[in-house]
Amino acid sequence: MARTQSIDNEELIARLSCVFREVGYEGASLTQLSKATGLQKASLYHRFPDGKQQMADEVLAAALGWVKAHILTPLRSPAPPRERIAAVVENLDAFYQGGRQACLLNMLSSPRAEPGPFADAIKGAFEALVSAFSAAARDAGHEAKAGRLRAERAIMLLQGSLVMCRGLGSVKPFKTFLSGLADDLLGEPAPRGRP
Amino acid sequence: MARTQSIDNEELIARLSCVFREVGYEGASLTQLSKATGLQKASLYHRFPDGKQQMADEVLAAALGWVKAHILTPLRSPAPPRERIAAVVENLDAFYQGGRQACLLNMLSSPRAEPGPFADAIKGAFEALVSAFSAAARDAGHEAKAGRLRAERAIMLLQGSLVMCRGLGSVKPFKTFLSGLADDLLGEPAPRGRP
DNA sequence: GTCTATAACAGGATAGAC
DNA sequence: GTCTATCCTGTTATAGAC
Repeated sequence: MARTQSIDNEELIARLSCVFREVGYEGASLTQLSKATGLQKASLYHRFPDGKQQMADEVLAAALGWVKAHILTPLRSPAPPRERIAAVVENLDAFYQGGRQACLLNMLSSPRAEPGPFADAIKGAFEALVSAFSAAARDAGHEAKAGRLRAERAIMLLQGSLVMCRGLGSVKPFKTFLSGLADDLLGEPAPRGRP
Repeated sequence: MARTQSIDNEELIARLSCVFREVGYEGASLTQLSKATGLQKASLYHRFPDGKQQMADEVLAAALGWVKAHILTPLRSPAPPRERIAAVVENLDAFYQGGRQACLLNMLSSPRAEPGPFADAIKGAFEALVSAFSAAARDAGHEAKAGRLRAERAIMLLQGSLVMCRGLGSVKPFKTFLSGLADDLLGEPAPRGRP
C-alpha cells in the first residue's frame, strides 16, 4: 500500500507548521521539512506543487482557520466577557503550547524585505484579532476607542511575551501574559459585586 | 587610494545591522549584505574573517553597546523616574526608527532551532533590560516584585509593538507604546501633586 | 503516493591580482 | 583594502521507477 497517504493532511500541516514556527520561512529548508514530516522532498512536491511557498501558505491558512474558530469566534460569543476570555486563554495556551511555540505572524513577517507574500494575510489576521478583542472589551463596558486600545495592548503583550519566551528560553512571560489577560483587556474586577 | 577603507567601521556595522533587522540571520544573504554595504563579498570577509556569523555577532554587540549607553544607563540615572523614561522614550524612538526597524533580539532568536549562537547574548540583553526598567519602577515607589512585573510588561509591549508594526505595515503600535510607557512602568500619575 | 536519483541553482566562502 | 573570478556545499525543484 504505497498508494495511500502515509500521513493525513492535518497531521502533515501540523508538522510543517512546527518547523516554520521554530525557524521561520527562510530558515526552513526542505531537508528539514522532509525530516519533520517523514516524507521525501519529491513527496512534498507532490502534495504542494508550488513548493515551500505553498507549504507556508497552507500552514498559515490552517492556523488562521484555527484562530478564527478557537479565538475570534469565542471572543464574540454571547457569554459574559470574563468567561469568553477564560476560554480564549485556555485555547491560546494550547495553540502556543504554553509559550514553547512561536507565532507564525511574527515568524513569517517579511521573509524577504518588502511586503512579502504573507503580508496581506498577516495584516488581516492582526486586524481581525484586534477587532475581536475590542468587541469583548466593549461588551465589558468600555467605550469603543478605549476598548480598541486595550485590544491592541493585549495583542502586543501576546506577541511580546512569545518573543521574550524565545529569547529567555523560558515560558514564564507567556504564562504571566495569560494570567493577566482578563484584567488587561476588561479592566480590574470590582472588589465586590458587579458595577 | 584603494588602500584606505571605503567605508568606516561604524557605518559598515550600521548598514549590516539594517539588513539583519529586516530579514533576520538566515534571511540575510551575502549578496544582500554586499549590496547594502557597497563592499564585495571578499571585502566583507577581509573585515569579518569568520563570515556572516561574525558580522551578526558584531552587529549585535554594537547594538547592545548602544542600548547600554542610551537605555540601560539612563534608566539608572539619578534623575526623577519620569524624566529618565522621557529620555529613554526618545532614544528608543531613534533606535527603532520610530517603529520602522525591527529588534535584533527578535530577529536573531533561534536562527536554527536550538539555542543558536546568539542565545546567550539575547538572554542577557533581555535580563539587563528588565533589570534596568525594574530599577526605575522601584525608584518610583513600587515594590521590587511589582516593579519587576511592570518592567517585564514594558519589554513585552516594546517587542510586541514592533512585531505588530511589521505585520500591519504601520508604526502606530510603536508610537502608542512609547506614549504609554511612562504610565505603564511607573503607574498613573497622581492627578494633583505627588503622593 | 512515495521513493531514489539528479538536475539547476544560490548560498557561503577563498584565491590571487591590483 | 578592495576587487574579479571561482570553488564547494546545500538548496530548491524535477524525472522517472515502483
